Amino acid sequence: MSRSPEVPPKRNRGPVAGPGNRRALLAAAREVYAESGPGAPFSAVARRAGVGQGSLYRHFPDRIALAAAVFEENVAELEALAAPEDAHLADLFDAIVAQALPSSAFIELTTSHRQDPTVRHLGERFRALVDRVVARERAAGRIGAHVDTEDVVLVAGMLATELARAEPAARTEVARRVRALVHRAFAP
Amino acid sequence: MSRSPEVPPKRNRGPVAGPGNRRALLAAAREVYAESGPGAPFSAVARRAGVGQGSLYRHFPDRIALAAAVFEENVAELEALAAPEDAHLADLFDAIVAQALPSSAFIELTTSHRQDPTVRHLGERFRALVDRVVARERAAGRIGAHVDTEDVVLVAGMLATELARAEPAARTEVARRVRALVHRAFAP
Amino acid sequence: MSRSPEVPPKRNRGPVAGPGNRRALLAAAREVYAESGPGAPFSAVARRAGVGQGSLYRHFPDRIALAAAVFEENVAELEALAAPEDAHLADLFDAIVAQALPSSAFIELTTSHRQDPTVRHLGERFRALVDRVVARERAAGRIGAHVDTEDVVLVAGMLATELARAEPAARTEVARRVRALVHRAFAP
Amino acid sequence: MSRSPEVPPKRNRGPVAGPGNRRALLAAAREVYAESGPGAPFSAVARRAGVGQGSLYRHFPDRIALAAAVFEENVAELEALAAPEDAHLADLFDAIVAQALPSSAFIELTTSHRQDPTVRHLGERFRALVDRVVARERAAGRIGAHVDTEDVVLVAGMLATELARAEPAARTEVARRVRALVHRAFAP
DNA sequence: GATGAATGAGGGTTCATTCAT
DNA sequence: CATGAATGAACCCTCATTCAT
Repeated sequence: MSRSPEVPPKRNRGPVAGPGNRRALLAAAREVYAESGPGAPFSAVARRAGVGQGSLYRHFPDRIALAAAVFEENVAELEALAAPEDAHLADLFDAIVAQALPSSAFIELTTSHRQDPTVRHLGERFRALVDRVVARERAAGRIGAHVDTEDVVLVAGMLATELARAEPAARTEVARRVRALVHRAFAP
Repeated sequence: MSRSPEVPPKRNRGPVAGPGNRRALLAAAREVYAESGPGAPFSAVARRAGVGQGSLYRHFPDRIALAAAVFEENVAELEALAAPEDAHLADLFDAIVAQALPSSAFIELTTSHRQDPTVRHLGERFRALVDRVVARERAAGRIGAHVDTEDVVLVAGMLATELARAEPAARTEVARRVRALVHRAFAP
Repeated sequence: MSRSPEVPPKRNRGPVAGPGNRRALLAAAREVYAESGPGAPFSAVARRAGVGQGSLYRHFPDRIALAAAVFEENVAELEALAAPEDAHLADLFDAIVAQALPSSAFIELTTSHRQDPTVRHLGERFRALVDRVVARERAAGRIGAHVDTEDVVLVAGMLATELARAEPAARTEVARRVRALVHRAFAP
Repeated sequence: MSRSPEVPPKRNRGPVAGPGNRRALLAAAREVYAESGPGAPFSAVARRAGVGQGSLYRHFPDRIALAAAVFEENVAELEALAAPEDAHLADLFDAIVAQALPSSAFIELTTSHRQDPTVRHLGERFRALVDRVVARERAAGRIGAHVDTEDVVLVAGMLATELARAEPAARTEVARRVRALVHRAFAP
């Protein structure tokens, strides 16, 4: 069965393809894991990205490396969001809600590899940014003195997981309920 | 593959082995999934239970059937606990904390098969028992009127998952924090 | 999950069940193999017959024994049919056509165990009855002198197999064509 | 089959091994199915070909794909044979006799998947080539007007199956008998 | 470097067979 | 002697990973 001539077997585009491939792999990973959950074949990511298996392994030697890279993008986004002086805790939660779905499989992977240095480092970055927001919120009197960073980290994790778990149609409602609960629990 | 001489090739103990096998399988399932998560080989359950693969499949035709059976035991325990007139919401949460660890993988499995009739039925039994407790708590003025059954079910799920996710050493602390948050959030 | 009381787990009816079971097994075997082909699980026969696995093995220690028993019934039927002085070859073919479908899986099994004494014996009985019919047909001048028993046995086997292979809707047509061919080939 | 000691645990020979593997698999399939019939383990083909399981599945996603590929080779051979202006029906039968043995299991597989597009297509190619031969034979007056393509296709199938079924020692005799019968049946 | 085929270990499932009751 | 659960070997198939080009 010879290939039809107009579908060349994907030329080797050489080293220049590197950065583009990396980006394509990250995007593909989000899609694949969002669709098929944490059990998705690793090779499906390469396929979806339109990239050879070998290249996937070159960029990300294993699942954790890939998950960490995805997670890194999320944390960077949250950091940017938490930077402005007037960023509220509610904004942070909004961003987490938005990220939750495509990232849930990576939450699984990273929490099951807490000892991995990269993962640990990302956790610290996340904690640090939450810390800043909490300090500001507390100073502004928008949350009670009983609320500490750990509480917010905990709630953020539970929220993300629960959203990922919920049926698509129920997600808005879940987010609403959690926010309402948190609002009361964190009130001064 | 030489067997150790004192382990004969496992005699067929006949049908009387049935109920014992079933119990052994449920116990083994809790252990195996608690240790290895929801991706654990199904066959590991049979191995751990000291039971043939075929018997595992006879008792539980698939993963969901097994997960549902484990879950059923949990729900039955919670029902017994919620029955007395003076059962408090706090007791329920205590029981959930106690169950969380060995059951978390089953929460994964069951939430990913919500359409399964048995799973659906168990969910309804759980909701019903929560409903009774919530009604009593509200009548007793121990929780606010803004709290409904759905809130409690949601929090219970998040709590169980978070506990399962946490490192063993951190679990007590996680439980403490969640209880504190819930206490404030649910207060009248 | 306790059984509903009106479906007792099939009482042991004792030795009297023996002959009935044997008959039920033969009937079930025809059905099962006709539906599912030669790859059908042996246990399906017991299930279909409403009989325990053990009883199946008691009556028929293996697949061949079962196939031979089915085949025996077929041969006996053909013998009865070939006995009358005025039995024609065409009648024999009609009977084979009628038997072909439910028996085809057994033809597979028996031809793959020609060395089995029972199978061999049945083959000889079949050959013998064909021999008698051929002798009469030849004496009556209805078939040519060039036709011998072996030819008829060969054609009978091919016909049965081909019928079993054909799609249900095409069987009548296949039978018609083969009969027409044979008629010409065997004509004096 | 003891390996010569210098055969290391099978190196990955890279993509160049592809076409060779495919050919080895087809050859192995003929051998394995000829020896063990249509119930032969699919994996035995890979083993016999000295090829990994995965490669077998890459080349032929399932049994039918493999059977169709084998069958394709047969049909191509028959087409080549039927092409010359002076090709006789007898030549076709000779070729079928020669192919019958290694192909019979594939006849089983393909006839049990008539709806498969590839299989259907091969059937049509076979019918087409028979059609051409029949037309020529009829024009030359070598077969009667009562013989149509369908008759020949039918006989070819029966012949191949019967040959595969026969004991090796009896095959020549079976072929001789069938040819004699067909000769009479098809004569003008 | 990128590519994608090759490899084979392992997990899922079925079923033939045994045997306690 | 019937029953049907228990057993485990064997097959199916899917990936994770390697590596020649």
